[in-house]
Amino acid sequence: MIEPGTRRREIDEVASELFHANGYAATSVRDIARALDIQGASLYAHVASKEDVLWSIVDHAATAFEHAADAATTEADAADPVDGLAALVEAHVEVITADPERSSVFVTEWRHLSPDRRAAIARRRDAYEARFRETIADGVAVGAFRATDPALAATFVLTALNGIATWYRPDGRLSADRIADHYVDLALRSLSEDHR
Amino acid sequence: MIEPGTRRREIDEVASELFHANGYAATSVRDIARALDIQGASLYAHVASKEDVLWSIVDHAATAFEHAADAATTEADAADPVDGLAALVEAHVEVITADPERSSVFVTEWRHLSPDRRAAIARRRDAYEARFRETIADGVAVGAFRATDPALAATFVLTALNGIATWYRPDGRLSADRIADHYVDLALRSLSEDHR
DNA sequence: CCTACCGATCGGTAGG
DNA sequence: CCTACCGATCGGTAGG
Repeated sequence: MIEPGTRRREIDEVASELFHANGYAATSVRDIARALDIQGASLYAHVASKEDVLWSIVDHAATAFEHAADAATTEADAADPVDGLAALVEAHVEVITADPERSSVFVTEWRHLSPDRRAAIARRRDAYEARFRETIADGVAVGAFRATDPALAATFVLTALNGIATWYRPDGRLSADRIADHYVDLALRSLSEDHR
Repeated sequence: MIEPGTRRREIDEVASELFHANGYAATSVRDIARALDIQGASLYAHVASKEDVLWSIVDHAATAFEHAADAATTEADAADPVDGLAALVEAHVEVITADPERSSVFVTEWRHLSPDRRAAIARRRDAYEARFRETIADGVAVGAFRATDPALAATFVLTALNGIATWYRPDGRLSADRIADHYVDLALRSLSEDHR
């Protein structure tokens, strides 16, 4: 972090849009600068490297998901895995729809980070996914969810949720709230005991 | 198509792996050539442009999905939307696990195609997604699926399926068949009428 | 399929 | 935040 001011946040915002639309590798430093009406080289008065911009976006997105899951877990009934999973799904959808560009960069572009940073994000993603996996396993254990593979089910649900980041439009047919409601329902039903 | 021989297929195969691992924009023509033990410029004896390689991969993947869905629909009970959706899901998973690299390039890299080709793929994707959407709508109409938004449910299921391309490993914990079975089950349950 | 080469663009630095 | 500039690499061509 070279400069914590408004300009630095504008860089992340503009870069999120460009990385989301065209991908990190296909976005040049000059593309970002042009969107801010400054010269390409001037961007380096604010950031040390192009990868630092990606890191800032990915790190903040990861933190947003983590904090939302913390809050969801705190508010949910700790004794009810169904309520717990519903809260995690709802929180995840809300983070995505609140900032789909940043979220989609987090989901799709983290492979372009340096090995160290990529490994750090991989660990945080694993820990985050474990919350879903363990909540599902708890639900299976108490008979609230049918017997299934918790890891695979967690992956099924999380990839469906992350897909929202690629297609969501704030002015689309469905509001963020309605998407969240539908996705909570689809996710819970996919794990429900009685099938047809 | 400049040359339809074995070398041309090797290029697609090697390029699929590289585009899958690093993305289209971050893969250079010389990266592809190096993997084939030839000079960068020599690649142009086989292809007219880097984008033509991407197009070949994406076009073949789209065709594979379309043909698999055709066969699935032919084999399924036309009067039973549940059987129809199960067949579509199973076929989709099988195409992905048969060639995860090509499938993931199809799912994630098509935005790097020229506007004309991108539009053509968008149309084919829409038509493909419509099969899922209409099968779900049929199931809702006959009471086999609960009343839901067919378009959103189709997106939920398809994004979960496409996620397989990003994490599947042939030597992983679960075989392709078991993944297909589980995903058919998860997808059907997500649309089931009776919830808990 | 090779060597030799092209103009354009890349991320980034120096010095103000 | 600017001008001027750097070496490296990009996709692609010419001519064999």
